[in-house]
Amino acid sequence: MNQKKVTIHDISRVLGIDSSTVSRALNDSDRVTRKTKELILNKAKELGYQRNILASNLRTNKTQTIAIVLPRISRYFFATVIAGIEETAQEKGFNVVICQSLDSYQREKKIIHNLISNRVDGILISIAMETTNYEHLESFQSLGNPIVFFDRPCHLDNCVNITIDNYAASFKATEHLILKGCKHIAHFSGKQNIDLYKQRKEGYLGALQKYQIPIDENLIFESNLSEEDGVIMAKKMLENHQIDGLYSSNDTAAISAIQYLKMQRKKIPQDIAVVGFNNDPIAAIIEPSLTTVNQPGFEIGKIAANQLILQIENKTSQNNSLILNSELIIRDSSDRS
Amino acid sequence: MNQKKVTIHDISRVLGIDSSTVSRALNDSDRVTRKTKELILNKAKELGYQRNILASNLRTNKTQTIAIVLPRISRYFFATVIAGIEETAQEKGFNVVICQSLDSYQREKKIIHNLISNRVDGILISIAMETTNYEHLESFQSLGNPIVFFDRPCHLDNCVNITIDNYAASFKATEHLILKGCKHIAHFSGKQNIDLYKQRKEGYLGALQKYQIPIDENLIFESNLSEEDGVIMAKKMLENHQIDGLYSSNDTAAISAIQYLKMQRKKIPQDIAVVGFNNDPIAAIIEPSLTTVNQPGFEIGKIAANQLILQIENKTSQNNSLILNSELIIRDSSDRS
DNA sequence: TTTAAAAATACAATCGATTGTATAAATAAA
DNA sequence: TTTATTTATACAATCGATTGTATTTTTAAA
Repeated sequence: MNQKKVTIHDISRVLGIDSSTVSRALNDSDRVTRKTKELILNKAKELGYQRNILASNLRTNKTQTIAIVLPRISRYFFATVIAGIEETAQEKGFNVVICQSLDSYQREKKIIHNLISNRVDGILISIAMETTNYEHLESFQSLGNPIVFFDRPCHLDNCVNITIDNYAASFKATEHLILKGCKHIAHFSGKQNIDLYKQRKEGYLGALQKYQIPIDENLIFESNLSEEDGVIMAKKMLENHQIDGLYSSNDTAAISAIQYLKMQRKKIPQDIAVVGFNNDPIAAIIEPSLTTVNQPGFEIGKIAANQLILQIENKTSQNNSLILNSELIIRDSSDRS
Repeated sequence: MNQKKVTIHDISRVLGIDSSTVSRALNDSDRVTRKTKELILNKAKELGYQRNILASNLRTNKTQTIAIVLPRISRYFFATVIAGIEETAQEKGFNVVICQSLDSYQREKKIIHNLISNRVDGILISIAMETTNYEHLESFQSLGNPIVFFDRPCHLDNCVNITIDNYAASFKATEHLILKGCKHIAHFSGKQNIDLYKQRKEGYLGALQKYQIPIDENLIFESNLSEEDGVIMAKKMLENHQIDGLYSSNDTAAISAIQYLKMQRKKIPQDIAVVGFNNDPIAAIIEPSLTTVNQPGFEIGKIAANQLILQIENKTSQNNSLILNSELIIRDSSDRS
């Protein structure tokens, strides 16, 4: 059943040519004549030779593989980032492995150790919600391997962050609600150890401040922004407060909140105008369609992968952090002129 | 910068113990005393040793890695399958790599060759829409490696298929529309080289037959079932035919069709009742909420991974194909009592 | 105390490809 | 024709871990 794989030594033996020459021929080295190369390449094809990458990687101490570590691949934004990364990686001849942390620190730690053992050349990561300790990442770095952070930035030395302008986007989203006449705007925020959620909250606060709307800490709700959290927060929001606007740090929570609010006979946007974040496909389909912030996921992926591969190949570690623009997509959920 | 990684030989040298003993100690072999083991384990931790899996895999000719190859990770159904696979793999101590074919045959072929080169122990695959030639998979199999097909089955010899009862599910979905009084039921089908779509079409035809509803080939539309396809097919459907029911082979097309139909002032379900397939999260959120078939993705993943690992470990290749049940989830889009 | 048996550890080959160095073959220059 | 130079190929070490066999050490039995 398990017929042995063909190796360069098999080719070497059959042709009576040394395995080193075979290796060089297969790698198209100019130390081998064109004629010998042809001979070897043909025989390789004939025998069904497939290079053993394990052996090659062991010898060269390179894997030509980069890893993506992110909370959950099924989220639309991450899926678009992955697409961008894969495109760039393919261009540059790198393999990609995808790992889900499920926002768990333990899982993330395990994944990183596994990636170290597997000697990937670099890591692209959006850290888990739970992660506050960076030792696992530092140990990867201290082995001389580059990490590029995307979406959720990190403040270690010598690390590249590719993010969007969360403060500005958030400011614009909140300002939009204010200009639509909202006076009591609630905010759904995420865990504050994640920079991104802190920045979005600050953007919200900044906009209120600019328009001299008093800040009410009771209108700010913190959670994991899951579907369930959206309902729970919406419920709390209605129970105790008179509000006419909601800005959520993601679409998931915004959408489940909208559904709950509709069940409670709230009219959207007339009673409560809603803005989300991420531009999930569902945002365009829900009724009313959801005003939200669109992030250039594909572009983020391409840029992040480019940066990483640059570092892998040049061994430079200049800080090329980048902040990309996002755009507010205005739909019905905030349309009350 | 790139400080060298610690190897068993470093530990060996520092402790004056042979590397073979170090290796055995790290693998908890009973050929090493508890005392020596402790010594070695402590030193390993102290030096920050991380086993080089490349070397280990090369020697043992095992990678403890299985690959998932599927069209697109962002689809909800596939995301749930992945979750199931990862759970089982983790239990059994296997690593998982995820690859997207994007329904392209060329990409799938490239992926498989890459997996062969990387010596993965087995593959779980839902083949690409474009794939009609199985040579790439056969070459993986002929190397003695197992493949388990899920979702989209395959009819090579010695291969295990884990699927759902597509015919039965489809029959039930169509029957449901018939019992709701639909007389002219359109069907959105996928590419017929994919078994699953053929079976769904047959289930649809079977139900019509049972209730003696004449079959009209003009009511059957074939496409890739993308969002755009949904609109295109809905348009064609309205232009030329008087219909009162629609059964779509996936939710994506069903949902974009619903949106188009609503724009055309069609009342759903009164004018046209709609049933989809997959139970994407969006199906519960769209208005009207979409009646659809729920597939046990997580379970499919667990079972498929179990089968694969069984084959990897026992080297048996008994055919354990399995057909799982699915359920029709009745929502508003077909609720016209 | 000596010998036999068992336990612990060391030696050395191996997995498959890569690569610096050495040798042989082919070509050019003297 | 002989020597120098270039070109092509062979030799052998190496990457890091594993594993069958050999050797040493320890323990038990005589």
